[in-house]
Amino acid sequence: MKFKEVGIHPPVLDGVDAMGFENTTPIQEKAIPIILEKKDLIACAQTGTGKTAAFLLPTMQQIHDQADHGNIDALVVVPTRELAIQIDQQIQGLGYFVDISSVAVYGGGDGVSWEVQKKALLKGANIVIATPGRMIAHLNQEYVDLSKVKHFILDEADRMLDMGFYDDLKKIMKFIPKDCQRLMFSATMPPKIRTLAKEILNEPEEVSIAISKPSENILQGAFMIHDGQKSALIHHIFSAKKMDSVIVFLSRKSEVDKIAREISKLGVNAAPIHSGLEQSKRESVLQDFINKKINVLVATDVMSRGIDIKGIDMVINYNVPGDAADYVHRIGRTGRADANGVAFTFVNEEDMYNFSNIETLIGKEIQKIRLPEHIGEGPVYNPKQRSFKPRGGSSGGSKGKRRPPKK
DNA sequence: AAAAAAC
Repeated sequence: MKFKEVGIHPPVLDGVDAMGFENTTPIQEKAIPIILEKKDLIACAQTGTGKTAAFLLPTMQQIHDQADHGNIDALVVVPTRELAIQIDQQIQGLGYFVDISSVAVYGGGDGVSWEVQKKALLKGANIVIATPGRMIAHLNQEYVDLSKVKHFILDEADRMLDMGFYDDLKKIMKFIPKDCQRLMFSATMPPKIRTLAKEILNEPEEVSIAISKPSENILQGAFMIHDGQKSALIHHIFSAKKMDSVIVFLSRKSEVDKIAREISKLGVNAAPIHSGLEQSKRESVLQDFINKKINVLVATDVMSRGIDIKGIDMVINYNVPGDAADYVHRIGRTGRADANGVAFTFVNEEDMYNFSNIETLIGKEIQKIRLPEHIGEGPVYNPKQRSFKPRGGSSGGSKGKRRPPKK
């Protein structure tokens, strides 16, 4: 469908044209008319499906049509700082022909960034995109007026709950007027999310787009491999072919640093990114990766959700994410829009159980690839292998050993 | 099981 047909008109439509979007994605086709009707909405969709534009376009259009400036009209809450920045940038692009201001409100910056945010909040930026902690910090200073907010959007709702943002979320929502339109986006729809939706939404419409299915454009493969063989395989992969843009995911920050150094030693332009770095470093690394000045981004799951970068050739899971849904998010960084992508996953003995859960979630077997001969034999795939090693002794284990607390 | 997020 065309954006015109779902109710988007100039000047918002001009921004859509300028960005080169021609047809709506399924989530946009379903969600935009509902949002324009000012209804509450719960939508099940991953990023890469055009989700952000699905809520930004109708929200910007409503703000423009009410022509009521000088207030904070919309509040978008997201789980990570980089996502806040990215959505802010998308507003700059999509809203180029609309007189709408926006500000990304997130922590980690210097005193200047606090002041910039404070100023924009005081002035009443039309759309505020915030991470929870920093939003609350500003609200505590009592100069932010959210009483005119007409659109509240909760993005990556499942991740927000995973990260323990429930209380923060409720705190923020206390400042939002009752009659405000509320939209909730989530990649998955577990009972916890349903409960939250019941709690914060008012007779919501529901839209669901084929979930937890990675794009067909992504060629997925897995290597059964011992930890000691992983370096050799990384070496093999990066020497086989020159790649412009690769993300290597690991679960631990310390491992991310280590592997980034290791890959750099191969003569590849690699850099780590995780929450342990200074925010300015995070932003410059990400920018360099977007500009292809850095070719390999070694990352924790801070990068696994929402981040939309064009032209990523390959995703490597150096380990298997513990949560199967995270696998779908990680590999979803490649194969975006109509591009093709490759996703390799390294599976060691302890990862096998989690890996089989991933295959169950996505409903298909991921092709097992033989290790190159010079690396040797990896472990044999055993889907029942649990992700923890049974510790010596009986199954009841440590409980019996625990001493009663003194006092 | 770790990660993320406020000074």
